[in-house]
Amino acid sequence: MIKYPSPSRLARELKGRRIKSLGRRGKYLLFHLDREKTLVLHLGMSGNLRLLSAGELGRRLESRADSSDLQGLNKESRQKDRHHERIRFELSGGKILSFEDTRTFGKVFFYGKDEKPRALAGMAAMGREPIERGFSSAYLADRLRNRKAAVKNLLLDQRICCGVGNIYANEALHRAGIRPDRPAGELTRVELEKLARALRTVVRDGIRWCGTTLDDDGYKLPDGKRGGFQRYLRVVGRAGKQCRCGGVVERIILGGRSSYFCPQCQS
DNA sequence: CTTGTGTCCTGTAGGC
DNA sequence: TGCCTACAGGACACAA
Repeated sequence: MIKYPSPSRLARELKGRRIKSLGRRGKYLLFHLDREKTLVLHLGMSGNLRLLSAGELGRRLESRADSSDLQGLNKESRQKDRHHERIRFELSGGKILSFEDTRTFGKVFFYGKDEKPRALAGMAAMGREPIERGFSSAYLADRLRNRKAAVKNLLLDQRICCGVGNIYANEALHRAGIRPDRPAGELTRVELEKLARALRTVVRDGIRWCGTTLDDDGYKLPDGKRGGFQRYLRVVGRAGKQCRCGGVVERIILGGRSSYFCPQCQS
């Protein structure tokens, strides 16, 4: 998961450094350190950050020992409480910042002021944030003009609008009343206006409610609490159920990803 | 340049 | 019980 530099050099570089501030760019988490260095984490599909006290870490080790006593008896319950810790950052005051990630699609980078690792080309090429000023229907129109791909696939392209993933793309399209499979270049000015507004709303609310926790082993806050945006999902994970308009939510595959929409209120 | 597909990796759920 | 397939919060490389 450590893309740059090598794990041993990263460990050496981080030792004794101070975290001065935190930031975010799209789905990349930025730890601004002293001496103009930056640590970048990307959680991928299944990544989680946990902030643990030394005591919590100890208790966690005990429960791990307990579960391994089960040996072959109950494979399921042994796997359920695996933490999949991949990287452990030891902070001052005995706190632990643990990077857990079952599927290991998460990524870590570290670089200095005038350094631009190749591995971070993806971050450098990112488009605008839906919640930054300058993200408008005109911007979207410019990026989607003449594109024939399904609009939802282009919303997932971080070069066009960053920080939006499968959940928020589906939800924004529903709020905008646009089918996910519409060719992006065909959207009218009015639809682009609705879409820009819906993206802003969904990203803002997603942040306000601290993210989306779909199930127990999904995304969690660093203290282990669940996010809150799942309460406001209107189509994601609701195939076959009623839309608020009375229609029935459908699920289709676009670009290999599940896409949810209501054929009655999205066109 | 654009578009669609396969891939990385681990785990769960459901059908037979 | 095992074995199979499909699917899961992302983002690349690659071929056409």
